[in-house]
Amino acid sequence: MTQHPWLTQLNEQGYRLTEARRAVAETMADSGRALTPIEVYDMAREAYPALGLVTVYRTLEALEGIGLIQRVHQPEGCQAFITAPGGHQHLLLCQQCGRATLFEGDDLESLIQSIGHKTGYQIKEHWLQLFGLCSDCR
Amino acid sequence: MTQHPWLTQLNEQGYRLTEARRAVAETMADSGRALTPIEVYDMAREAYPALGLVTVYRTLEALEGIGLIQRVHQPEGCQAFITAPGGHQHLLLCQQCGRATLFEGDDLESLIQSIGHKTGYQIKEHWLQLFGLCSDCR
DNA sequence: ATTGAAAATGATAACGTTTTTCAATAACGG
DNA sequence: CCGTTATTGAAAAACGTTATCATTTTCAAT
Repeated sequence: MTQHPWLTQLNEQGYRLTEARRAVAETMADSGRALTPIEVYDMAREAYPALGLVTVYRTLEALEGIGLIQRVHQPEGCQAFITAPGGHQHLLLCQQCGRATLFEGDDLESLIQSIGHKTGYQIKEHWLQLFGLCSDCR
Repeated sequence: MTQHPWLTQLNEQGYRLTEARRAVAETMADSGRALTPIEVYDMAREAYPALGLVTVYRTLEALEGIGLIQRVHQPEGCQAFITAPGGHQHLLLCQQCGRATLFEGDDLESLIQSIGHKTGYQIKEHWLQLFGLCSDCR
């Protein structure tokens, strides 16, 4: 049986490998858009019907802690999660189809530094999300 | 009785002027930090004890619709609201004391335009929030 | 001032999501 | 294979938010 890299990472963090975690992890890893816990629950049960909703919540929490997924903030609600390859990234969401695209915010650093200087804040985290229409939907 | 400018705005939008709305509006207008509905409820009842929680939700919704307040997204939750003088603005939140500072994101426009070009998206909205320590707390 | 239609209110109940509890199960080092 | 310990899923509880509805209040028309 092939081992999904996310499971290896979970294992290295001290988590045991279970069917439930495999189902949740693979559902998240394979999805190109943000998913709510309930959506994950429904999708992951196709691979592992015995899965419980509570375990979905716990596994999402674990995956977020490791940095494999990140929370998505949207006007309608902020319960959704999406893959975060390489840690926290900036998101660009299509308002039509829900597709999520990740982008680099290199130029953001100087802006943030300037803001910190102007305001006197020591800035520790930043969080940028864009909304619009993807190339297919416009 | 002096009329708070927010109440005038509510009135112009077709809302009637009530004690409940006055209590909620003034609570929000006078707060320098983000408040959850429950916090607003507790604070506004000091001025108007008969206030109901449901009315808080409805009034916050109205104020958000007019653009006098905006929702604040934080790692711990996204239920809080804060004043938004001059419509939606960018937020800088102190992780220690909760103080909120608004800032201009002028330089952001070119970055966003560049992202849109690279990704093929037609970008319609953007959210930027920074977290850190304010000058008093660092 | 008085009136009356429509908006607004607050108490209660309903709702959906998230968390807690707990006995049973499964993982995995020894 | 065994025993410890993490993990699980079901059920219940807790939580925040929304819907319902009879009552009250606002405010424009008188």
